[in-house]
Amino acid sequence: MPNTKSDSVAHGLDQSSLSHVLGYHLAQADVPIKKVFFKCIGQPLQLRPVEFTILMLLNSNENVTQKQLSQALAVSAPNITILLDRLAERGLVTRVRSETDRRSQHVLLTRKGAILARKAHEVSLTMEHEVLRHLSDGERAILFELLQKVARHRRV
Amino acid sequence: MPNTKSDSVAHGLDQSSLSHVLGYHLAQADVPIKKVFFKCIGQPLQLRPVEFTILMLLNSNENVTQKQLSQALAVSAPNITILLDRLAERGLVTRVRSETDRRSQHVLLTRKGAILARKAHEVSLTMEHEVLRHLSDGERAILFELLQKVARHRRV
DNA sequence: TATTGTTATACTCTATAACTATA
DNA sequence: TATAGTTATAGAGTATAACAATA
Repeated sequence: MPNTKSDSVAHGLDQSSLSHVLGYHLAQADVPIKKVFFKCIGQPLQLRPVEFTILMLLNSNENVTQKQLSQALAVSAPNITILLDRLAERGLVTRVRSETDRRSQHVLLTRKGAILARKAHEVSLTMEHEVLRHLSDGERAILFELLQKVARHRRV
Repeated sequence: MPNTKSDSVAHGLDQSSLSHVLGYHLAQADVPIKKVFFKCIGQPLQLRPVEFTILMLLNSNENVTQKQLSQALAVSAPNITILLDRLAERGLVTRVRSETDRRSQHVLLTRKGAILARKAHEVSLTMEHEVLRHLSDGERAILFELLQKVARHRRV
């Protein structure tokens, strides 16, 4: 443990009032993660985190409706519309009205979108090595499991 | 393990393309956390997450400069200025120019700010029980330690 | 009457550059 | 010349309500 003085000190500030706050630690961990994402995927492939996530979900799911995306990502319906508009303008996705329920639309990857999605997925695999290189395999597994346990706790 | 079908399924979508992406799991875990924060602190005390964090840091540190806050929270200097302007308008903080380096300013809690900070801290302790009630004490400790390990990895 | 998706609006957050005052 | 902080501006994200089409 390099921080012999106190684990609650960082950037010269005592963080003891925040040491019990999970949201704070999530935000702190998110800083390097966003940085690495931007360098590896955001910048080179011109994808924001949400856009990357949408491509990944479309990549491994068929017949995805906007409603499903909205719920899975906790993004409001108007927001999903705007996000998909932008991806559609770039020729990455198309929307097809459902035959069984003509209110809803199925979102599909175009060929171009599928190629970008596969590329992004490849990069994401190596990106994670960079982010997590200070954790052992066991630690990574535990971290992921505990985060999912917190997330699963979502109502709705 | 309750999820016998597959750990990569949620909201009816296969998430296997994202199961290795730490940023995705952080974002998913952040959803219930933000919700609980808003209910317990954001709404009743009229504090955003960053504002809460600033109050906590000022609560346990003296002679904090805006530069330190900017670095610790990874928030840009202009952003810190605006955040502190708002807190100052509400009479929660004051800024005192440093005697030793007249470029920098020390940020202090007012009496009113200190009272709100103490209240927020109290609420945050009970709030965490709600967020983490599905984790054992050991799991909480491990989760916090691993998140800090990821966060500590920040350069700058 | 409820639901899916869209439009419109407004508000917040963030990033950047240009500026000041100090060092 | 570099740093701490401010101002100004534009871009991106988000939340809300009102609306259209369908169930």
